[in-house]
Amino acid sequence: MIEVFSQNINGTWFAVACTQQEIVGTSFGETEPVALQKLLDNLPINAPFQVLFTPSNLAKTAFTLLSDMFEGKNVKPKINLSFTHLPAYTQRVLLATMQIPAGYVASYGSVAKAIGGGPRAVGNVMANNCFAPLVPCHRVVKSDFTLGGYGGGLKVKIELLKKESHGFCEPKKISVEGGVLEVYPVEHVLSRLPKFVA
DNA sequence: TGCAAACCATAAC
DNA sequence: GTTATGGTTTGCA
Repeated sequence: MIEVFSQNINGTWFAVACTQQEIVGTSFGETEPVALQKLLDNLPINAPFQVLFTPSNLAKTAFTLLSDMFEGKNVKPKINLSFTHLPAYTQRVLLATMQIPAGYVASYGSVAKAIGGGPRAVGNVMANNCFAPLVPCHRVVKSDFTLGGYGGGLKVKIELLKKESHGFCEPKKISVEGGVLEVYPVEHVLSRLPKFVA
């Protein structure tokens, strides 16, 4: 049985779905219904679940991680995420994306080159990311350093990237399963933002 | 710049 | 099986 929890942290609603051992999905949104809806949409079909009000220990851990991520802290999620019900390629994309450090971004194309497949396939995985923002899909942008899209809204993507800015200058190569992932300082993206400032 | 075509894994039929 | 769908990329006018 999958247990579902929701919680408001500093004005943002987060939702977590988990079993006793592992996280099955996470999401966030401006309102509780939005966060829950996005979470449930990505749950395995026909999976039985129940909505509970008192977070389990695992859920508490997840909420802490989620809010830390959301504040731009460089946390490496040491937590059991359940990928096994996902297609193999999807798992590879998610794993590679988790290797992108805070303060850096990678392009859809560079992720694709590192693990195989094509840029659009990577975009597809991002669009259906069931672990936002634990899997930092906001750190994946277009090859020209413009934003691309974001499930949680572009405004949020910008905010997250700004919070993660650490003033790095040099690109970096990160070895991931099957290849090398090139990442770039998030500044490259932020410097092209003026047209988006609200 | 802007547009069209190629790209690639999934999900939906 | 087949088709439709993207959070893309690249080439070319």
